[in-house]
Amino acid sequence: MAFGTSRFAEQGYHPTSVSEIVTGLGVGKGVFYWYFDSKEQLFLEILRDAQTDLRRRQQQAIAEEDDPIRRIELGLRASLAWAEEHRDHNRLIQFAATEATFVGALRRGQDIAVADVVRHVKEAIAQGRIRDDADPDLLAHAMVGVAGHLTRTFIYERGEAAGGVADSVVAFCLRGILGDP
Amino acid sequence: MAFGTSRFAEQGYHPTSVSEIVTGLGVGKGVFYWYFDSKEQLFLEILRDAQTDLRRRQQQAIAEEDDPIRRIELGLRASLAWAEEHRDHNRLIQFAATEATFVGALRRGQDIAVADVVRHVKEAIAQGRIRDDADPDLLAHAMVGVAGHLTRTFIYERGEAAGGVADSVVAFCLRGILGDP
DNA sequence: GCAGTTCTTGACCGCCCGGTCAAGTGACCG
DNA sequence: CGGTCACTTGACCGGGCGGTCAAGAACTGC
Repeated sequence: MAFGTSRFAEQGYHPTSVSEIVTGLGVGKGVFYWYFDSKEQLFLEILRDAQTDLRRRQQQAIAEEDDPIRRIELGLRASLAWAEEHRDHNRLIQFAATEATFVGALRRGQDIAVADVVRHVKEAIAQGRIRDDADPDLLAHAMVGVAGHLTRTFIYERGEAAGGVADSVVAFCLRGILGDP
Repeated sequence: MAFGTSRFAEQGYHPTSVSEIVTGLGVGKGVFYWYFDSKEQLFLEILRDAQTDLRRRQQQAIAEEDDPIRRIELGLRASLAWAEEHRDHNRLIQFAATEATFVGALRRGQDIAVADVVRHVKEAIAQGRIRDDADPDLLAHAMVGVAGHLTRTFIYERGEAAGGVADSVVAFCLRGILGDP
């Protein structure tokens, strides 16, 4: 699965053939179809694992924090750190969003993560720390957008460290959800 | 080209065959290869046209405005409006970002648009309206991330109107670049 | 050492892909 | 009217695809 992940990430899902994966692994084709029903299923399994792993990382990061705003910050930082360590998985997540076959599976995982952020935003609104006319869902997705795009641009394309980028992401997002104007 | 765009957007680039495009159009395969060198070239041409069109729209929107912050706002609104009208093109842009063959061509266009935003941000910093320790490039990309993700989530997936979403995008982004905290 | 089960092999299958090209077709020009 | 040439056709090609399967190999429990 690790090898498949890297091939898919480097060349794309469709251009990567099952033959290529198995010969790269030095095994016969039968092995592949013994463990997976199809190429598609391999991809879905990789996707599910990636989402599970990211979520675990986020949960760990915020486990010991009660303040909702701090939880959002820690969640963002954890996501960027994970993304830095799992470029390949992240690319596949991005690809999955463009393919009708995979968007369903992708969104199921994505929704769970967003729901967490929404919860924190709502809590912060209840505490009067975010304007109460704000739409929690929208703010959550806006933050996801910032984190995703800055990860791709500054960490992947420009090779910057996740820590520094995370500082900027957090700063921008917190101004976005807390700011006055 | 319009038909190709819609097939690519609906089914994906690889799953769409040249045969499918020409039979859908009711013409022979020779016609396709008379006007295009390859399937790849068709895609690149679509991509280039889309980027050109989006940029024209942005330029028109900000042409008569001098204030840099207002220009950013109008640029964001124009982008969302364009995205609402050109879902297919936007999907292909998103896909192009995931395919090594196309990222080069994509980035060339993307960089130009970002450079515009960067210019406005720098101007706003010079006017003392944005903190002068801010990184213009980062702020510009953050806004692109917000606009792109909210477009996909709220306009494409949930079918909301571009106008309303644009209000939220602008509000979030302006807090993000102007806000105090 | 046998039987049964779990894994592994790679030749093979049918299919369809991107791309080619010989053979037109018909509008235009002298 | 004949010749030219921009365009169109669709059968065809080589190749590679996802997926199958008969034939083992390797391990188990007995």
